Amino acid sequence: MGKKLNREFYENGKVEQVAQQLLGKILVTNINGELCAGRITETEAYNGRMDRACHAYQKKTQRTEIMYGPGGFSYVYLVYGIHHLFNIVTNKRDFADAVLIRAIEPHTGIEHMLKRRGLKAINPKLCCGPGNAAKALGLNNLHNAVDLTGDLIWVEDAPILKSQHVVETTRIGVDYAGEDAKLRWRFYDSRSKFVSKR
DNA sequence: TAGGTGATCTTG
DNA sequence: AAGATCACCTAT
Repeated sequence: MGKKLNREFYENGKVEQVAQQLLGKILVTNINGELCAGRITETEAYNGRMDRACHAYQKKTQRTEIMYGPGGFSYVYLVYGIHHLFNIVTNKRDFADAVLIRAIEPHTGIEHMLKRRGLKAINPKLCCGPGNAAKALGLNNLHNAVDLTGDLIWVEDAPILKSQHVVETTRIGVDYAGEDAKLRWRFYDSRSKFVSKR
């Protein structure tokens, strides 16, 4: 079992660097005693100060307030009335950045993930795509603003992914952000089958 | 490629 | 108070 990432990990470095460093790390949830874990294979970075695609872009609201707090907290919200998306707040207080977890490679507690997703057998879609990943891990709006240095949701350290295996490309579903949609702030492990879109 | 679904934010 | 919008997914 790897060491739990501490606040320092989340608060230091640019959000696009932290998003990249999170690849290969192990995301763990322990919801209602159901322990689940998987290796992070795909992330996206969002920056509240200069990125129009970020919900917190130049505005603090009730929803985005958590991103203005310290790093290492969860930001979970509902999109399209259906899907909960799990993000990790990064950077220090007043710097509203976050990393969206878009896919994981299931690893522990697969039976719980299958049940939550209504699937019989493991397949690459089990936790690919941010909506599917959050659902498989049992995350919903109850898990917003959770401290990731606690024992409900956390990330365990693992060796950093070699840069030759990291693909950097544009983010999904942010066309409305104009020029910022061109930022290559989506990162994934080129070797993994568990990635939402190539 | 369309449609489901509801919280959030903006406008009036 | 109402309307538009939305960091998605599944099935036709």
